[in-house]
Amino acid sequence: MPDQKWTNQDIAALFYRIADILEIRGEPDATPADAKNLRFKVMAYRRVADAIEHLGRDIRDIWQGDAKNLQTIPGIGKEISEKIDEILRTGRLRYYEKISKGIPEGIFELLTIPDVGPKTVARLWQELGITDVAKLEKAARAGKLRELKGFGAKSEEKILAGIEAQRRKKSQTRILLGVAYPFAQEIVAALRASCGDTIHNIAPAGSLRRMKPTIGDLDILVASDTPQKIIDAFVALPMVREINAKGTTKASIVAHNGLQVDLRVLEPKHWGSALQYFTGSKEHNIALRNLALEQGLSLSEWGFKRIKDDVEIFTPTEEEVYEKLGLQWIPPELREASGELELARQKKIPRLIELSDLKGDLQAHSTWSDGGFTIEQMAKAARARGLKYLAITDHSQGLGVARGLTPERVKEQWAEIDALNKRWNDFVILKSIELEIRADGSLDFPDELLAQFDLVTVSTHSALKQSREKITARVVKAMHNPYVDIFLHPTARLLNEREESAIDLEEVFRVARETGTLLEIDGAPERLDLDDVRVRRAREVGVNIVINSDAHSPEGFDGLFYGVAMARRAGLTANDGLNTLEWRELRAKLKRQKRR
DNA sequence: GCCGTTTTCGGCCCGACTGTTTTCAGTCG
Repeated sequence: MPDQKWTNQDIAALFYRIADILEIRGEPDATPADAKNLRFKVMAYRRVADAIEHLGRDIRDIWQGDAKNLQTIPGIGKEISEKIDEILRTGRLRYYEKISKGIPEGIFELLTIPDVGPKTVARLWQELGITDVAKLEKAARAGKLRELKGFGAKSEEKILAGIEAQRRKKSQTRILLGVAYPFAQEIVAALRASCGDTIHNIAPAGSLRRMKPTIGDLDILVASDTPQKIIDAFVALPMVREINAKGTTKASIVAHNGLQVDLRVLEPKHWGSALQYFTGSKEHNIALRNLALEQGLSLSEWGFKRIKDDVEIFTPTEEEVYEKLGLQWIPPELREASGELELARQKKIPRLIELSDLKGDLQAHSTWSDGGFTIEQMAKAARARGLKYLAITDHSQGLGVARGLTPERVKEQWAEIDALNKRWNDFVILKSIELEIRADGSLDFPDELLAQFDLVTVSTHSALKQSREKITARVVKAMHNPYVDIFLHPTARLLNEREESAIDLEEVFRVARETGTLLEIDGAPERLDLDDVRVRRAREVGVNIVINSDAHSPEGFDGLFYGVAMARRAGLTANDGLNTLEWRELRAKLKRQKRR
């Protein structure tokens, strides 16, 4: 852990680790009463770690030098607020140093093996001296594990299989929503085609239904009275590479694209509770079950049970699950335990933004730079999708790799756009540019040229390893330019490939609001930048957001759908995305219009 | 360690599965 500059992620990782240590070994000087409460203490640390991880803003901004401020974060009380305070002040945590003393580092990797949990790790370590994965594998192969009470030959096999599975998993990255989503639709369509008449209901659940940027594995749920028929059809689908498990109500396969797909078939009367349960998130479900308990009900994937008399109450639709608890139905994208239950209780869940609310797209590329299609082809595709305007934002010369435009070529491109714009009276192509912010914060084009565009967007593609101070100052400088309307894909992350830059988003949000610069949700599946947590925070600060596709081809306009998904996860309504406006309304809100 | 329109103590999500059990502990999602 770095001790000069702790990020939210560092602090979250430390608290996760504390939870692991407590689970494996407990506290050195715990009383019997402490020991009894240990598992709840572990839960408390994990909850806090999760909260900090998904805070969406630097925890220092909340802290501001006072531990008490931290207690406004749900899950953080006196003890943990003081620990965070100590970390931020001194760069260390004495409590952690105390409890981690003598723990071999390799222990923590053991925990990541499937079917190996804290109790097993503790016994392996204390009774057999196993402190890392290599030693565990050796011991399992040598048949040493069965010497432990409660372990047999099967346990050894299971652990060896777990080590294998972990290796495989490590080498594969999480799959992009933009890949998983269409694939899930494909499976659903194939199942409908082969046994449609016996399917009451079918839907992907899990993180895909919540539209998380990346997906671990796919969960598909089917309500049917003939489960075996569905299972048989499922494992026989053409996209199946191998079958991991096949039972009477459940099957698990690996598809040709490497994605694991789990299918569950259940009776229609359980559909609502099951869909709710398998959609998650885990934290949302826990909160929901707690709420049920307060009302004398026990909730599971099978439905409700009245605690006083064990009477079962089934919920065939998901709406009924929420209704039973006095809640408004919550769109899956919001189910991350970030305040949605309270909103639902007050019936204040808004109508979230939808793809059809978008009237235009403000980032797309053509053959003039790195796109694969002409402006005409892109415009036609955008219009066919019901859009009324499209900004062509080819790259400026600073980005050499993308054959960036020079001022001369910009003028030629404008002539082509002018000609095309005569063709439609219900659609307009906007003259724009994706201007590179150079490493020193200067821009590729002079202001006189920038003034002549319909709108100007800026972004960073190079020198992304700059320090937090440098890259933030560079972007802030660009945002102060009166002709810079939008800052694109602010963190510059590429999922599975490139981490976010070190940019200080809190500062970017502040300057964006102050200067009237818009920030983007780039909907390209490999970007999804800003992400939902940041968008939520940007809206809190009062920053205006646009949702763009970053399309380089007609199919690329799918990015609008994924961008909208991030906006929905952030709780945005149609009023919160500026490109839900007609172009003339949007134009009036651009920074450049505010100049004399 | 946190938390409270059943508050400052006594709770803290639920069920399935597995392997080793003779009644259950551990792990997972």
